[in-house]
Amino acid sequence: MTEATHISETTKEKLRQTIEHIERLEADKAEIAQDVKDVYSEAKAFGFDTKALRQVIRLRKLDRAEREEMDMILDTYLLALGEI
Amino acid sequence: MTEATHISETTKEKLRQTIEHIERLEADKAEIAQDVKDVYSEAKAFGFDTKALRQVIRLRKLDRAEREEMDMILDTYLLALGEI
Amino acid sequence: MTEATHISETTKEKLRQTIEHIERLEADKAEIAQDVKDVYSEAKAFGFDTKALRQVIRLRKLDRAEREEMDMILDTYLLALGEI
Amino acid sequence: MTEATHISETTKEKLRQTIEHIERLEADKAEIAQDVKDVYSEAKAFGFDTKALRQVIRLRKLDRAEREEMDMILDTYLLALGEI
DNA sequence: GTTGATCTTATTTCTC
DNA sequence: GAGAAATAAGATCAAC
Repeated sequence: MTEATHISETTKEKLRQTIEHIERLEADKAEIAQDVKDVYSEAKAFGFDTKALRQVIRLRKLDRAEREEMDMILDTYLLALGEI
Repeated sequence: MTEATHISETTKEKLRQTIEHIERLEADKAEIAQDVKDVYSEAKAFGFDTKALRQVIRLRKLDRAEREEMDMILDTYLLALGEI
Repeated sequence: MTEATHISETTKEKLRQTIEHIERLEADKAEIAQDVKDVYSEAKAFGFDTKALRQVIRLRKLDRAEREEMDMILDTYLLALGEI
Repeated sequence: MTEATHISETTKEKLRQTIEHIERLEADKAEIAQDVKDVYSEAKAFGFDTKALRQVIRLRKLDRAEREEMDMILDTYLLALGEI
């Protein structure tokens, strides 16, 4: 424990900044998560079926992931061809 | 399902906008999540113990939650006193 | 799916026992959950504000979590000192 | 706040007991939840597909709920017949 | 009867 | 990769 006190002021300051940076980012993330909830609430109030809405968004996300995966595979092939 | 084709253009547009709004928010959130990862990576590269770092941040989060919870209890009590 | 029919009697029996074991545990859990509800109901009938009660219990839980988290951090630091 | 101190010793004791009772029940519940996790872990170690296992258990639970629902409906009919 | 709160489950992420 | 932790999702229940 006595050893622990021997970190320099600079390091302490760096540590403090790192912690605060992460906490700020986490706060921003939480805020956006709240925004998402709000949008779903509005959609529900408008008459949309939020469960279906969530499914649509999940599907579109899978689609994007799939397309990116295919792009990666294509890149790999193209790279392989270039290397032949 | 046949009814589903009878939604107005306005509603369709509203739906499309809602979906895109949520997807944009989710993308922002994912970006921040990536930023958090990056900060941890930098911290690790600098020599910080990320496990301890995460623990400290978790503890500080618990602290905040506890303070907020206490405030909520206080509010409940004050409200109760006003109602007595 | 054709393979699924090839599981041995022993394995089937083991599966059956596992399922029943979990279901028994879940039933016990549900029973206790009902007990908790009952205690809250009695408390309400007695005149306690269940909202405040829940808040107090949540706060005490946070307290416990925070103490445990601190112990974990201490362990991490002590371990780190031992490794220096 | 001064009013808050005017609750009788008996009430305070009752409150204390209620809180401890709930906390004990919650602790029991958490213990059983841990047992459930352990059983799933063992099942996984044994080679069972825990995701499928969970589905089976969910299905059986739905079945039970359905059967109970049918029993209730039957009771309602029988009661109605008796009342005719 | 519908929102809001709470609890639980499921998926994803992180650490070792 | 296995086990633990965080996040998201869904279900449930109470209160207005």
